[in-house]
Amino acid sequence: MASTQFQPIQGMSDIAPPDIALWQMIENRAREIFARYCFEEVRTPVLEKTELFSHSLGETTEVVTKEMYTLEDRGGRQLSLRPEGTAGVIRYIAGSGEAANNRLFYLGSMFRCERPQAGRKRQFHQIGVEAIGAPNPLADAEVIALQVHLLAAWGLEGAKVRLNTIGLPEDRAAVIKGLREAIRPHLNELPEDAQQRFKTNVLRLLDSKDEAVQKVVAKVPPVIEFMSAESRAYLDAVIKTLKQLEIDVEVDASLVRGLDYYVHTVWEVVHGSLGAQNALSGGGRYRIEVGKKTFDGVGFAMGVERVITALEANGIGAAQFAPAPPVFIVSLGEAALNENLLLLQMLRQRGVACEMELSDRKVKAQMKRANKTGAKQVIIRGDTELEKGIFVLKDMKEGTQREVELPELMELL
RNA sequence: GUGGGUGUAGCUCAGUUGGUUAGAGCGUCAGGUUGUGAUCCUGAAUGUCGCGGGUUCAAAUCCCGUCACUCACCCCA
Repeated sequence: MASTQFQPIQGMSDIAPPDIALWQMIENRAREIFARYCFEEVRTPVLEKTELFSHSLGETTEVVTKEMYTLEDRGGRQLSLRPEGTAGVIRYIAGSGEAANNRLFYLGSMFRCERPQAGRKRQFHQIGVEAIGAPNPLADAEVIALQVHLLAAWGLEGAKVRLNTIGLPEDRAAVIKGLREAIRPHLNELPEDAQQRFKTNVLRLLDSKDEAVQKVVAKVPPVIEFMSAESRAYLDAVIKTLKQLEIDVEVDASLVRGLDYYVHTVWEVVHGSLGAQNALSGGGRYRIEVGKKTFDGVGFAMGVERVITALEANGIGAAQFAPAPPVFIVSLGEAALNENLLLLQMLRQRGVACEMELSDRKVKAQMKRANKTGAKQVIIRGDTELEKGIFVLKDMKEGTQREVELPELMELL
């Protein structure tokens, strides 16, 4: 029934078997790799004060102005479901002082109330890291290395890292001014909405998809030209270190980021399979103020749904990570059912995954169910076997079966 | 927020210029004798044709609205 009454709300989905196996693989391997880079997990609340996000992401960013799920609690406080993970982690660190590890990772749901499309859900999942510390090109390169390592651990091929700098906050005015001056002569070549953005957010013109805009942007010098020597040297150092580490990146002067907290290095990982939302990850160095404290750090967030799309395009799917099929126990008669219940428990305690039919159904029905679970081995024990103290062990693939005693059964499973 | 496409059984879809009890494949369930699955054979069940309204003697089919899915813009992971 195509009824809406059992569907989750728009832009949100149930993640369930068999697909869940791929999610688990992604999370498990991420944990392994994070451990090697000495990042530890943090789980922050999904609900935070709205101002935490508006301050750190920027009051005027689209995410804050249009996309947050915001609500008022009974005390009249403005709260929002987190649209990203960094702000909450920084708040945690700010509150923990010296005690907090400055290398943290997180994974969990994020919420943005946008129109869903390919690679964009309203509840989506991110895996991210934050390495807190003063700006240091080596730290940026290390985090990019971690990210590339992670992609490899998942078996993902064909991903590209695009890298750029957006410079220091002090550079920003110069960049905007320089960009405006460079574009102004071509202003009449731009469509109307782009002319609007020329005033409100010139940087955004750089990564516009509009052909007319791209034509103009191609004539404009790269943004680093407008930046201080310090900013340029920082980017060069990051690039040099990545080269040493033999990590392939593509420096792309048109890459910009939407959140206000970014400084210096920014990057994204793109993959051809993704449709219009072609970035499966976004990262960068940032500077965030929480209360009177300022935090410098570098990190990234990967969209798990997008990673999955890319993996599937690589032929990597949930089926490859499905749990091993259980052993199935078939009973006949009440006495055998009870005895088999004990057997079931014993096997489970020995580490064997197994399942059995708990109601008194026909052998045929039980076998059918065993087959459906994918069981390779089936133990059949009815009253006859019970009397003889044996078990019938059937190999489902071969279709053969033989009688065994308990010690041998244990041996075989 | 704006625009395009789609919405028929659990799933994938057919349904001709509006015309009688709406179909297929897969899946499900039951049989093919006594305690054996998958294969094979036989049979069965299942649809407010997304929802609401309108046009018509007659609507799954045409019109309007609405909801949802999907893709794109925008923005972002």
